[in-house]
Amino acid sequence: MAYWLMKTEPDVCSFDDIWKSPKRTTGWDGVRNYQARNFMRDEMQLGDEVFVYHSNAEPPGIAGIAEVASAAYPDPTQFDASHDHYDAGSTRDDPRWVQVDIKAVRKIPRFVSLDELRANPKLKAMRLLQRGNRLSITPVTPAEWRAILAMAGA
DNA sequence: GCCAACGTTGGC
DNA sequence: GCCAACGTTGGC
Repeated sequence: MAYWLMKTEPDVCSFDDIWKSPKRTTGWDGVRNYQARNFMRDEMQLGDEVFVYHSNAEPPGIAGIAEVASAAYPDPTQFDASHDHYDAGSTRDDPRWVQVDIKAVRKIPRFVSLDELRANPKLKAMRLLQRGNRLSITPVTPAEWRAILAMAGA
């Protein structure tokens, strides 16, 4: 059982949007970074727990708890020429990009803002908080997971 | 809207 | 294989 943090822009897909989706589940498409793809393809397991993080938001922060609800499979948007995430260099025989399904499992009593995360000394080493980090999927350690749950009142 | 940080691309 | 140019991310 591993823990992850996945970023989403709430204007595009918020935690509540996932919550309201059929089966509270959505395909996490659009990842176009090799490191993030490799996490999904090589390391994520069904049932891994996920913090859903709102980026480009006011304020940014952790909005809810989800879980990995599928194995990695090809992201269909890479094949769609009319789509923003189209990748002309990828083929159906050898897809470059994958996604997983993410299921919202629990609302949290309190939103945990980026400022609060930064202010918690227990999270000093958290990947999300490192200088210049832009990775949209990052691992979360069990200790970090517990600390953030406490901050969220969960 | 600005811009620092980082990833990718492509000429050489 | 180097590295400058360019594009993107995402906080502010």
